[in-house]
Amino acid sequence: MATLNDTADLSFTASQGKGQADAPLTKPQAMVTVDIVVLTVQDWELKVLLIKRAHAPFQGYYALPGGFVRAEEALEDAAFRELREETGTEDLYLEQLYTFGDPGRDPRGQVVTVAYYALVPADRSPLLATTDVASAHWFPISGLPALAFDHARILACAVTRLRNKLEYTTVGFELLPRKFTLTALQRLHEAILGKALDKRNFRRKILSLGLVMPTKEMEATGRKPAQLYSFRQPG
Amino acid sequence: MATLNDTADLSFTASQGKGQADAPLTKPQAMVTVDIVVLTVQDWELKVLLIKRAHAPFQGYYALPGGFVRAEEALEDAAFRELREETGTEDLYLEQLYTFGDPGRDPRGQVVTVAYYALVPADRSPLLATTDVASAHWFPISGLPALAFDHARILACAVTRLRNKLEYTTVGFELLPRKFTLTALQRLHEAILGKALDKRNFRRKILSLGLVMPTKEMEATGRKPAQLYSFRQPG
DNA sequence: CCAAAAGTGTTAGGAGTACACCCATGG
DNA sequence: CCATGGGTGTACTCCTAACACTTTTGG
Repeated sequence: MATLNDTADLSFTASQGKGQADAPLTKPQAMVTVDIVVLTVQDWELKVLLIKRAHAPFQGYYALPGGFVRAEEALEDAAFRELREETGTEDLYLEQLYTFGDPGRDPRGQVVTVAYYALVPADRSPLLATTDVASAHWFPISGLPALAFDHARILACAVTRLRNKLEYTTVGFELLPRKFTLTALQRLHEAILGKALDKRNFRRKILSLGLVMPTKEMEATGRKPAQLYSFRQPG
Repeated sequence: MATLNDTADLSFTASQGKGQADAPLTKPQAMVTVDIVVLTVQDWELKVLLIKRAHAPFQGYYALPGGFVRAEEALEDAAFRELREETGTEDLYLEQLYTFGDPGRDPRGQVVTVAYYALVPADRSPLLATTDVASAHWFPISGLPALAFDHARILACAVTRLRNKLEYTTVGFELLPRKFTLTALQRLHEAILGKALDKRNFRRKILSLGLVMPTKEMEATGRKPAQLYSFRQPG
């Protein structure tokens, strides 16, 4: 079942323009937020970035980073902006996940949240813990505190999506440093899928995909030096 | 232009993270709509239900059925409500697709739309054309008119999703009558995927899945009568 | 009896899975 | 020299894909 390509086909173009005298909309409005499930792998465990809420509602609870979409701001731009505010970088894999809008999910009123998930390479995630957001911490997804709002559901949705995409795309690569050993890649997959994989089968499969190439470097940390690989750039 | 009324001033706070005094956000409200890509198969062609717009903007253009999410209404409820309004039934497969919120996608202002897609069984789709919405018509996916807003993009997104899900789920069943021949099922798959399939391989695969069972009826319309199948109910 | 669609098996290649040992190095 | 993780091959099964003829009926 290993199909490689997955990129969403957004090839059609929208017919633009034609806005004439606009009937001003006196229509129901809601608040729109983005929430971001920031995931990484540390110590071969899948972890999520959570922030302790300083204010009501759910004061003291942990929550996913997120915030309101500003006027005239694209959803994805809002997600990247929040990502930068909470993690200090925008240079991360980001993908829209699902949109949640059940009444009652936020006690302050009708809040529709567009959930995204982001992947932080393992070698960069320690940096994020030291950003200005003092109350942000990584939590292993097994072993979570109680979460604010419906964030537990959103998080579960993200983990499921990641597991599924791992099997037919190359998202896993977004969680590793630029150079990595095949064992590291395998540990990553095992951490996300939550099960052990056969070493020989895994290596054969990865190599047969032709997406990685050996570098000239070896990793000397272990006993026997391990070959470092990098992702073959498109082109 | 976009006269966003700001009646409800709830003075929200921007951050869920910074533990300091929060600058109240300007106007964190937007309009939220649902748009529904209603798909069916007629004459072994994948078709979509479009509605001719009676008012600006995009007056006279065809658009996906959709409308505003009401106060205190769940997104999915709004989608089902629109579905009933435009098609006369709610008893259809419905799945959230993606959320679009680019600034400028609606000339009237900031409108975030949560797109859904719905599947109408082939034997029920003719009924829908006769509902009260006189301007609603089925259009083959190849051979579309110019669409309002960014609806072409939303539609493309739905078709891609359907094609992908066809390969690893049973969504295809949602487009067929309760009893159907294997040839009909194959034609359906061919219509959606846009390519021919081998008859023997297709039948073997479908039967091996164990999801369908032969009924006691035959379809007499063709030359040689064909076995009618139905979906095996869970349990 | 002919046109039209229904139905049916075999083979070859590729992918996944299960499984056990030797190798290079640091301490 | 030994503990640790790196690295390798084979056999079996299963799924996929290619491929052609016979059967049943209506007209």
